[in-house]
Amino acid sequence: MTPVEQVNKTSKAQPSGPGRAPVTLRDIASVVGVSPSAVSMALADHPRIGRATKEAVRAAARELGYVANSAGRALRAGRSTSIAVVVPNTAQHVFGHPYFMQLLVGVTSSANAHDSTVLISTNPDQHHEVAAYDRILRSQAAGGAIIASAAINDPNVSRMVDTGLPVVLIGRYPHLPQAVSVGVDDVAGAAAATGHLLSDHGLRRIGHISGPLEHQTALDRYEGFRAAMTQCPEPCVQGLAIGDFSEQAGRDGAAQLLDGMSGLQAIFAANDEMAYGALLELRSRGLRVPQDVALVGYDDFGVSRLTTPTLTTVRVPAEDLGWQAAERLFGLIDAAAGEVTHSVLPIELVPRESCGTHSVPSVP
Amino acid sequence: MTPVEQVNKTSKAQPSGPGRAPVTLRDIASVVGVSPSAVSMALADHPRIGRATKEAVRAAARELGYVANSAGRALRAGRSTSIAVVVPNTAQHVFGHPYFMQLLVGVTSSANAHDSTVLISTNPDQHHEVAAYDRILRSQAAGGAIIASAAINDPNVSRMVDTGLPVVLIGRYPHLPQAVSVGVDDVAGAAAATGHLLSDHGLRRIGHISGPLEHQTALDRYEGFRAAMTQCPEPCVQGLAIGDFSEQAGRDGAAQLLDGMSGLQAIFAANDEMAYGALLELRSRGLRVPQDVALVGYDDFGVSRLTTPTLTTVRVPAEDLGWQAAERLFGLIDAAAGEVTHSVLPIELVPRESCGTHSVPSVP
DNA sequence: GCCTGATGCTCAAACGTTTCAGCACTTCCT
DNA sequence: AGGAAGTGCTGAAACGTTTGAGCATCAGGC
Repeated sequence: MTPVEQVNKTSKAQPSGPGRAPVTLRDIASVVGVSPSAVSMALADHPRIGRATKEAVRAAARELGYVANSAGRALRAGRSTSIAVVVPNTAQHVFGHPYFMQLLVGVTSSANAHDSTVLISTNPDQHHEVAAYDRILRSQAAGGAIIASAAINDPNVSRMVDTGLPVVLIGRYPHLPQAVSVGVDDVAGAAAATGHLLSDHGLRRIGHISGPLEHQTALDRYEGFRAAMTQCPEPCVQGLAIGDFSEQAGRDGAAQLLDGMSGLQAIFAANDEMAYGALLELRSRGLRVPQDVALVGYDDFGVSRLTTPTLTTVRVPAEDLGWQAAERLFGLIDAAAGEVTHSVLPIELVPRESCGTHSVPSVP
Repeated sequence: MTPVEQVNKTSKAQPSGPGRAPVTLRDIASVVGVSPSAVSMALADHPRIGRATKEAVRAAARELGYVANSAGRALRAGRSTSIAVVVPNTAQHVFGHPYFMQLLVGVTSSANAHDSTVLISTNPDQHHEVAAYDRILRSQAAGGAIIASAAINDPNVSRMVDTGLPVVLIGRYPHLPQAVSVGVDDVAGAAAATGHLLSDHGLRRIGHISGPLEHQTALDRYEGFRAAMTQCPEPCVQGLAIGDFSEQAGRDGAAQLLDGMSGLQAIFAANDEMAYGALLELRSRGLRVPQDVALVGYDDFGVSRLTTPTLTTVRVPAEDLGWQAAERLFGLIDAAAGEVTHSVLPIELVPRESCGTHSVPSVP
């Protein structure tokens, strides 16, 4: 029907169709019969613009499908409306987990609610990493950043906090008291998981496979395990194997615990991936889970539901984390100088088959 | 040296530290002693700028840590350097899969290489969906978009293609011949999986649990299955149960096939999630996999590695898909009028335990 | 000596937005 | 009547970038 001239010198009005020029303030202004400034102020609900004009402007804007040009707005404002989500490559073990996706879903819903957009920087390549997120922030493409990293003393993290740009960290960063962070109560989560084995299943000889202790997450989960064990009124025996959150580390850790502790009754792994590794090791030694050795994981990002037996685990509310972090970030951006806070979200124990036979949804 | 008065009134020179003003072309210009235009042209390697000036400018830019303001550049250019990744909520089953993360990794590496950034729009909420990605594109925050959707006739998809904005679709869209797409050869993948059951394991009575047939992906996988079955020289019996890619649909589909086909020897599910559901159903009926019924899934996004037995599946190269789609998109953006092409990436059969005992990496 | 062409830069304008000062007009108060 | 205050808008400027036109300067060819 309508000839498509693309850049179009000939046709005048193009109500719709491919290649039509974007609607600007000027377009609305000429429709309504006021200046672009008035349109801008009307849309911002400025008190000095008359009611009638505001309504006319809003109607025209809706009619024409006006959406403010983000570049123009950002340039004028001196900062972008976008927020960046940075995943430094130190969080490699995060890739392949639904964790990050859940985080993103949370962040994007908050961003949608704030009429903002989400820019992401995942950096699989070590070499380009600094350049990539650095470029995003230095180019002022984002008005703030959410950093999903796990390593303590990651130099990137403190550098970013130091830039003065609004930044929210995901996780606990006790050594960065000046930073705003949103994390989960891993100590309580690990204590709940361990307490479940102790109290509900009456087990007393429990080994823990921890993550790398440069990660606060790994430290906290170990701390929760230790606290629960030492607070048990009856005599307990605890063991520790240090892993790196990988399946292989789970196998190795389980082997180490089995060889080192006589009468091992349960293994609490610091994440589901390692619990799965431990499961494989136990199975290869002919040990049954949970009859011979009970098993508990951590994260509940999808792995734990699929194994046989299904894994008892501790759910980390990733989507909530992302949402909270984004909300916090928008608060920082708006207030320019928000108070420094460290939010800690609660966790939830998810009992499944691998710790014993109670409360297991049975297969029909 | 040069006093930076900008935001703070007290301190004079801040070579570094929080709150320092961003470096602009003007800053470099005043250091080098030329006009901002000359700096811009020098950095763009314009032939009319002298060698000496170029070198001085580049040195100063490096020294000051100059990064072009993205808003300024986008405003001037009339389009952003970012690309958007849109995940319409029709692709719900994608959430929670590492698929999307892998896709993102591929897209971001390409974007890094092109000095671009990635904007993402995941829209868990039906109501805000149109508004969210619409806003991104209408605000010209992105110079192009990659759409990861699955449903045929998703109105969003054709609308986006019609905007005239450079768009690359992920998946096969035979009904949108004017659109650029990057997909996988699902027909060949499904045929390979089915052929594996037929030729390598000698099975002849095979049921397929398909996805919803509004999805091209589901159609293609069914088509591959059918083709392989009918091309088999010996007499075969095929069955079909239509599912929706969910675990429950896998259970239901398996039940339907088991009840409907006597002597069922194998089930080929259109994704791993449904294969897992089928596994649960088989197990609850006391049937062993693979001894009584062989099982094959599709996707290899993580599920298949974890089940017991591990699932034979077909690997979808998600990271590659993302990378290719981004490369294609940058091609479109640069060329302004690239040719319409439909790339199809090859797939790979991943034999594991659930189809039989050959070539299984045994547990040590 | 003058034209031609090349070289190396500057200037101005423009992208779309927001904001601030200011103008014109009305209304109210004394 | 005359000033003050309020109302509703306009015009200009600015954010940082890119680019085409234009202005010098200089080398070489006749």
